[in-house]
Amino acid sequence: MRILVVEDDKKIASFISKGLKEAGFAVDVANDGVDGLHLGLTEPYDAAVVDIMLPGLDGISLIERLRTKKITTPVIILSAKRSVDDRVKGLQSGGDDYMTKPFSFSELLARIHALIRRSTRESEPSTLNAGNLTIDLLARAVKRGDEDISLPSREFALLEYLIRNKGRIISKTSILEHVYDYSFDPQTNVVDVLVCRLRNKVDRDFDRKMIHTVRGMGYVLKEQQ
Amino acid sequence: MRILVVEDDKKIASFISKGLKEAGFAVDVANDGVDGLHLGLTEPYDAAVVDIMLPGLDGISLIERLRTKKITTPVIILSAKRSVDDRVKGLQSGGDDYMTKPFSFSELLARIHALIRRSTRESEPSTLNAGNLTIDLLARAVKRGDEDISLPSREFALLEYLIRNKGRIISKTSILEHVYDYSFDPQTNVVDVLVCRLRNKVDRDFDRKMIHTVRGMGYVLKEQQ
DNA sequence: GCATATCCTGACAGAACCTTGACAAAATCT
DNA sequence: AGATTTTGTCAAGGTTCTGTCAGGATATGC
Repeated sequence: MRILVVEDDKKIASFISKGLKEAGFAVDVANDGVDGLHLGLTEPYDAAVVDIMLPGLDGISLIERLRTKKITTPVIILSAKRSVDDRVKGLQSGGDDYMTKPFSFSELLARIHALIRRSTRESEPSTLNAGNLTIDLLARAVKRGDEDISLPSREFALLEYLIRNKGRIISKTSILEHVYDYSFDPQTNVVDVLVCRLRNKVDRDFDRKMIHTVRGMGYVLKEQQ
Repeated sequence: MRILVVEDDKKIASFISKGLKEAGFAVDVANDGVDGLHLGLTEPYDAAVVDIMLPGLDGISLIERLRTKKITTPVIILSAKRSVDDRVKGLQSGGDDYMTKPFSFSELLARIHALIRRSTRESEPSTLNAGNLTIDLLARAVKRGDEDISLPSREFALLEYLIRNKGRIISKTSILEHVYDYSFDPQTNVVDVLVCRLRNKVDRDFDRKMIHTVRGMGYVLKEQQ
């Protein structure tokens, strides 16, 4: 676990750094904002502790720059100000937690642990994908490339089933079983219509078609081509 | 564990004091602000419960004086006023939590435990955010961008729940459980109405909508877009 | 090339679902 | 205590889903 500490006060910096090392972290210290930004952009950290008041580049700007570069390392902001307004400003710039000086080291440690726990838990998203198609089971969101696709629940269920079985041919009967919970033939062409509707949203506007029909057998979702 | 109680109403003071003693704390009671300050400055407490309306020295000033003397003992503020303004004032003066009278003793006890736990080890952040939305759990304040948003408690509770579960779909049933403490179906559309009201305040005046409905499933709060 | 089975797709209507304004009771503030 | 805000209920109205059907398109076997 690597942690970046950006703090210009040498005493505080070494106090934090020592404590974190004792707790088993690998710690890098930057004494001003510019160094901090450079390290943050080039090295992979699990968390960062950033003072607001810094020479060169202040903490808020530092975090904003990291975020615009898509670096989502959780950041704890250190500040002498404890007003609600400052807290809000810090968090809106992309900070994940806010601590006011003076602080107890044990609290800092607890918060770092909490943040790391949270960010690792959140970064195991329950998503499935096939080719450039991604579906997020939790948010029920579908993406193809950069396009957001919104699907009604039946169509989503079908797509999920197809992706889970990508490359395999799926018969209409098993679609009825898994997507409709039917164990009998509804005597209508529900499934055909459903597939058609899903295609309109997932395949129509793209050159590479993913849903293929296998005459007499069913349907396949193919990853390539 | 030693706790300081500063409260001029003798009945309330002894009510709190007895309860805390039964819960295993060592309790000192001060009946006015000056006594309270003196005790707070000279004895080491693990937490303090301070009434706002006090003869001599009011609660806010008391806390401020403690803080300027670098005494960081967590303080719970007792007050008759439940407005957001008063909360914020109390918390900005250095209070750690805020309770309005009348209160249940069990709640006070729970909060004291939480505070002590927070100040010693594990800590929950007092602010949450998603996108440009920030909520301060203690001050009960909400901001979107630069806009201050004031929310009634039900709506605040819903927003908090949504933010804690951002990106995840929340069913109406779980909203009922977590925001209403209902474990049954109220047979009405309370939740729908609540969501509608929250949207009017959080999403209406903004282009980027954050609260999305997932037909047949529930609602999601999305950070981007 | 033709007949046939299979599949696609647009239209429609009922159902399910969601939104929102109004109202009254309850809670809260002054 | 009186004014204001919050909250639950209800009903009307709108939107979105989804199953059904029917005509057209496409593949397959002969």
